[in-house]
Amino acid sequence: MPELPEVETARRGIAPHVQGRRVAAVIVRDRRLRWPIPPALSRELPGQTIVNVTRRAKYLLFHTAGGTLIIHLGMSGSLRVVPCATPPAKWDHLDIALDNGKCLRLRDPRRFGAALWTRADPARHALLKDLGPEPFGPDFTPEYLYAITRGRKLKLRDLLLNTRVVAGVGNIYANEALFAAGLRPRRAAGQTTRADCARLVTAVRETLKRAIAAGGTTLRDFRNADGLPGYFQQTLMVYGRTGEPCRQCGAPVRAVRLGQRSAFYCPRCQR
DNA sequence: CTTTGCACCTGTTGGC
DNA sequence: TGCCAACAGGTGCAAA
Repeated sequence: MPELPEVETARRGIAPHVQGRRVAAVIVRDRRLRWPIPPALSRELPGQTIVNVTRRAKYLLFHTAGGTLIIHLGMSGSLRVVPCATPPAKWDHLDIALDNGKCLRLRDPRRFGAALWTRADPARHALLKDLGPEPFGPDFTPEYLYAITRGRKLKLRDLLLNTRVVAGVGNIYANEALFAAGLRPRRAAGQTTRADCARLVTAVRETLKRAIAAGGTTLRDFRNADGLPGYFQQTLMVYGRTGEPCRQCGAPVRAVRLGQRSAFYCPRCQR
């Protein structure tokens, strides 16, 4: 479920429910996430008021005066706001109980996600300090991308997945952005022109923007807490469409294995 | 320094 | 229908 657009959608859905609320309790049912949920979270978060919720890459940051709750949804995580009395499901590992009888509930079957606590500036946290520019930020420019790719042999798909290059682009949108830019996933990053980089920057931004807009349609239903997977599926141009006709030219979409994950492209529209 | 591959864990899917 | 292997939206880290 969580790529950047979903994380952003989750942030927008959750923020109104938690902003300005005091944390009444922290309930840890299973601390075995990617890193164990730290005892300091249970000690220091209760009593704090959540000032606001921001996002950096795919990390959600819940800011309080005493510190910051950092949540990552990993591969299978999801967040919901439910009445505290709602019986937890099997994979509901963490509740942040609020002062209004509701709680922020983290579910994560694969447990690749994380819930951490830091008292310092979260931007300097080990997991965040080396992240590259936000896709929508002012530093993610064609010139930046051109400069950072000179002399590099890694493939464009892997370039976009590299969080030091650009923060928060996952496999789906890396592939979709490359389609939008007309560039093949296996192209060496160093073999791009300024024009290629310009198209890629625009493609990444537009692709993510459209996905967030599509996620926005689920925002209204957020309170219903229904599972809402696959809402942007109909707009995917290449991802998961092996053998199906390219929506632009009709040529069959190809899949290749890059590393351990699949890449998809149209052999005619992408060079 | 750059690139590659593994590891973490569990649910779902597709082929036989 | 049942079983098993392959695969899945992430990413830090070790090794090459």
